[in-house]
Amino acid sequence: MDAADQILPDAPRGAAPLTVEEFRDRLAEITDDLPRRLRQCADFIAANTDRIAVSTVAELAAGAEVPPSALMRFCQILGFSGFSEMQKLFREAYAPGFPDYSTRLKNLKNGGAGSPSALLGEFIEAGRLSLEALAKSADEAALAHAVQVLSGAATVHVVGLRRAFPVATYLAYVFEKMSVPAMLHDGVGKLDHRFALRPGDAVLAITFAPYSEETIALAQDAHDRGLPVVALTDRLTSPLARTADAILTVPEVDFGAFRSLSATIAMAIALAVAVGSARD
Amino acid sequence: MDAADQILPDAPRGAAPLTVEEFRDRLAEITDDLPRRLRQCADFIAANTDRIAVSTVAELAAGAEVPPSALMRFCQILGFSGFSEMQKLFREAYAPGFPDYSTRLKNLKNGGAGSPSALLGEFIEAGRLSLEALAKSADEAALAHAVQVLSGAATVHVVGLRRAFPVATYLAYVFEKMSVPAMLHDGVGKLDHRFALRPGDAVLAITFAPYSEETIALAQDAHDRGLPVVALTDRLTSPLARTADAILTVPEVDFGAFRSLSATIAMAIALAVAVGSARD
DNA sequence: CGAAAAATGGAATAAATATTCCAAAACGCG
DNA sequence: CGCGTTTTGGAATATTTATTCCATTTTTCG
Repeated sequence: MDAADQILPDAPRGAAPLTVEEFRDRLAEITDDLPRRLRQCADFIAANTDRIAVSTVAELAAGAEVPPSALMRFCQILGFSGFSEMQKLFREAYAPGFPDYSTRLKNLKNGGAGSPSALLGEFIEAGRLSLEALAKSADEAALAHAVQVLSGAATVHVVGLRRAFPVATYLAYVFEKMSVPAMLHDGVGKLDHRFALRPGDAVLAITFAPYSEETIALAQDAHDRGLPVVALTDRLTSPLARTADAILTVPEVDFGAFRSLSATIAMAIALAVAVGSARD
Repeated sequence: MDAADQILPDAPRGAAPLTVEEFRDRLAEITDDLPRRLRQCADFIAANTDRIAVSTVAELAAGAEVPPSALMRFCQILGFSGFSEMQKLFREAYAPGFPDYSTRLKNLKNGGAGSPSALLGEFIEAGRLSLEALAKSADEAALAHAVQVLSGAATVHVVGLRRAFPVATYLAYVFEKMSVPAMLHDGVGKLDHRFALRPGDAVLAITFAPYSEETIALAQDAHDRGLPVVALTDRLTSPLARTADAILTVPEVDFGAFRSLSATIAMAIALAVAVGSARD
């Protein structure tokens, strides 16, 4: 036949991934049936996707322990015209958005620290960063487990003091609206209401460094009595980790001395609403 | 004299910054006394530091609106041998957060309608949208005015109930930390503590539709007695508008029945911190 | 105003980097 | 085992990108 029939079998032209996500899908899709050297490329690229934007063909090839030409072929198999086109995707996808945080903080201290609008801008930014970090780091399995634990409880005891108190009150509000039996431990009058914990109940404890004595004590107490404890805290190394059956961490960005709470509240509402729905 | 005396005055060799921190310091240090074109380079680089790792000389030069040679000179003034050496610093420090935020968010949301992760994704998005809307719509004059009113108060009375209560408690916390005399009106025991309003005090009232009777009543009472009222609410047509001396509105995006509160809290902290600073 | 110094822009060159090509090796299959 | 096919490595080439150099312009200062 004529030239038109000489179709290249495994290099579909015009099928180059347009987003990082498409790229990953395509990579996963082809990795399995690839000859040895190209497989090495695929594995290395999958493990080092983030370095594509800032590396040369030679560097990546060396990392994957293949000659540069193998890496070129690999790019073409993915649908790109060559390495440069592939790199372009990652260079453009890298949308910074955040000129790093510590620098801005310094600028603010030096500059017009007094201006309320500047402060507002910083707190907005801290909130945004917190939410983005939460999106990236959220542990879906831990969340699902926490929902399961709380859904089975007769009454949910919510405890969080000082800076965590706003979160606790909001949780109490949402639980009430969703008809979930819940009790807010607010420490009013130094009454600890510890006797209120009944078999079948569960505790939702919220605390961040520096951790509140009272919150940890209540969680410990519940744990000792065999009640399940869900912790909403800042680190896996939090003192709640020992007593908790499910632990949810939220990466919260502080600005100055104050926590934005955005991420914590997002997590709290999601948890409460999920529990509310699960109980129906 | 001989060749050794021909020292280049403003290109200190071997003084290249070794970290991003050092780079920024050096940049800030020299920016002020730089001729026009080099100043343009400095300004553009300062604002786009994060793009250095993934750009070419030509791209950056175009961005700064200078010829490539000007940018080369700029690199050398900073102490680098050339652009490549400078870029190397940023390529090594380069650590993008993969998987990127929007991809990850999509994944969370696709976790099955009603699943906890999907809910979390929605609340994160609602929070982020709220913050962005606030960044765009914030009324600087109103904020500055509110700060001024509260700074002059002997005691700040914070009132906010139901869904606004978390914000009120957080404000009380921040005021306490900043040594601003403040009183939280929490409605415990249906005691309204109205008598606590003294001449020279001010009220900070927080409420959203559907507005709380008690909050509006307290604001009205204060207004009738000639005390200044600052309102943190959702619309300019809020019932607080009549009684308030300063009115701050926050555009909050709901998901389902629940408010994300991110924007409200950002505004609240900014207000509280600004007031705290102003009183010193 | 005029001379000296500094700064600038662009063209020329050097270096790095990507890409192609093809001969050699490995593989699959009758 | 031997023939056709696929895969591989590296050398050759093309392209992009960085860097230097110098004639021209602008600024500085006596």
